Amino acid sequence: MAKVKEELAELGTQSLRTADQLHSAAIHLLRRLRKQDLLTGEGPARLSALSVLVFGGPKTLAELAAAEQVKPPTMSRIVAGLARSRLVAVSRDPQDARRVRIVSTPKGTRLLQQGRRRRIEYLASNLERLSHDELEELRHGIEILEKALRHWR
Amino acid sequence: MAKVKEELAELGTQSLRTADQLHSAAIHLLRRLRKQDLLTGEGPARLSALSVLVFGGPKTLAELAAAEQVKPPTMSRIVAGLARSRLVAVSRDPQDARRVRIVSTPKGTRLLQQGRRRRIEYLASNLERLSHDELEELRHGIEILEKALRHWR
DNA sequence: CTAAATTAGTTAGCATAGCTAACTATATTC
DNA sequence: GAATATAGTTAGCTATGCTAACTAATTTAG
Repeated sequence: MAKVKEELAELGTQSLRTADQLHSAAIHLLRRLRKQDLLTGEGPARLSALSVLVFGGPKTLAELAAAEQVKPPTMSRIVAGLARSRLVAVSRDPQDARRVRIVSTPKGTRLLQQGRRRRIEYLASNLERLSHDELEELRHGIEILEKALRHWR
Repeated sequence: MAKVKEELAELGTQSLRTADQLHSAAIHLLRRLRKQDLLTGEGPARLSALSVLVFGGPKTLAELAAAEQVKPPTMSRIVAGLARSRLVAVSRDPQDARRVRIVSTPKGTRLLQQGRRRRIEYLASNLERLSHDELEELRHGIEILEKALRHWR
């Protein structure tokens, strides 16, 4: 009985620590990756949106905004930036002229994949001190996080 | 021999996927947590800097900038914002009047801990679908990530 | 002991990225 | 056909990142 109580308290403390760790680790990781991503000449929001287009295919603006958890005006500006750099092409939907269809251009796909390679090389060089097992456990942890993000409310 | 080659290729593919997953998961997690953190009335950069002060004690501006991996002008502005809200107190170093000593005020410490509680409750409510084992594995993955961040180059 | 060089921080100015409110243009409904 | 609803855009605010150029204080050279 006392043991159950202790475990509950322990779990609470762990969740608290886990939340803090997750927040802090995510912030510091992104600060470092951002420096690499800047070498592509585009900011993180643009690269993330482009990634959705490259891996998920064409999207309307509202779909893209929802995927990126951002409001339409914000996505409108992100897409405008990508279009100015010719990384995406924007066309009207013939069925409904209010909608726009946003597609990655070959240039956009190429840039994303180059950035991805650069990021991987950078990350890999920093993860290589980890043992094969640790890398596997990290990957496993990320998958659990992804699952939690998918079922977020 | 061929098997070793396959394993290397496999490792490369895994690193690539791991890097992408990590990037994407970090971005999407922070977008969600940001909404909670905004309820404190302060942005993520300020909260993160405040957290360093609360858990790491007083710091000079340069120390804080290094801890947060940003340039001094950026940290200068973050501290100015925190000081305006009376969340930190700034004083000159008597030994070296160029340096400033930045400390969390009781109000700052309180706000951080309230935000932390809110974030934990939010995270916990979203992580509660995970099994106890999954939560433990997630925590383990984060610790590996933290280790990698500590040894970053 | 002053003059030059270095160091710590700030200020100014630019870009990205988030938001809400208010607008335009197109579709839908009554 | 007029009112309403929906998809995006524009305008304007805040926060956060940067570099370049500045001020003030300390340290070092001569």
